[in-house]
Amino acid sequence: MTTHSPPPARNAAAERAWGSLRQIVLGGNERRKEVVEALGMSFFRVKALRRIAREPVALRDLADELLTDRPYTTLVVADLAERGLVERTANPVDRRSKIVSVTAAGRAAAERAERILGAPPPALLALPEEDLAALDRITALLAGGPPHGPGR
Amino acid sequence: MTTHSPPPARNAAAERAWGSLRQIVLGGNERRKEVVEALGMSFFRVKALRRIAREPVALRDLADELLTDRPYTTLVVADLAERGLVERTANPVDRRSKIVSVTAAGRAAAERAERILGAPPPALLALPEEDLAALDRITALLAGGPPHGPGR
DNA sequence: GAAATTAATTGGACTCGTACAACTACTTCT
DNA sequence: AGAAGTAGTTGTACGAGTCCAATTAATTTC
Repeated sequence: MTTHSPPPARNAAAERAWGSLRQIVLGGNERRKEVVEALGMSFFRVKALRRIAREPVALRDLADELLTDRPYTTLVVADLAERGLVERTANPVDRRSKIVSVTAAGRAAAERAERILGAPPPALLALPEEDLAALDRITALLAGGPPHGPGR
Repeated sequence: MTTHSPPPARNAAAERAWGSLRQIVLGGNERRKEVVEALGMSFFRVKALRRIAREPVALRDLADELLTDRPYTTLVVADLAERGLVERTANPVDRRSKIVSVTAAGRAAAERAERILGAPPPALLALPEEDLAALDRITALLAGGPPHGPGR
């Protein structure tokens, strides 16, 4: 197999770009705290809520996607349920499993979080029209490539 | 003052791009675990070490930059010192404060972390030449704009 | 020179998330 | 039907970070 050696200029550009990307997203990252304060729960729970709001999930799959174990997922979901943000319903096809879905209040909270996290930083809005368009196109390409999780 | 209403098309593009940016950096984010495993310490400590390696700091400033308090910073630095990665020396101009700096071993460890974290994802390397160049240029613009902390 | 400030440290209580072990209810395999 | 496996739950132990109070040594202020 011809694994031709990596062109040095490309690598340099890619590394520089990657460094910038990390700084942009992780640098002024303090939106996490903002969301945590706004919703009054840990960021981990916000993450769980957002996932559930996207589409109902079995508890087991939720645990997998959150990269945590089933016991803790039970606890987190129970907490969200006590807050009236999610509810668990029995899965008709397999009565062992429970499907977790958002309530109206939960959807509202998730959208609130999404609004805070999804607000683009000022520097992005200040970008020249054509640069913004190019960035939009290229990042869509990058984000589209590797799908988040295995399709289930 | 004429705060003209935000052009809707721009905002849409910016929000979409911001979403993609977050997904690119945070989505395949599991390099954190890789670094943690490679260096045998928490990501927080890695972050502290990388900061110290960049330039010697007074403990107080280190605490500020890590967004944590002085007591915990003392503990973390003590741990890094026990590992032989950093050392504290008295500040000649103010003998209350201590300057924390890396040892040779600490620098090597920090560079190892940097190498892991700084490796661009495959999708980035697979980008067409001109797109990569454009991304490099635009992200540099974005990252350069807002400096992280007040210069101190 | 005495009083108020500041840097670092020590120590405590507390929250959050991870990792296991054990149990119940349900399902699937043979 | 019985055995084995799976989903969710309960409970326990632990590490990591945050928060707050108090102490010591050095500095600055009056």
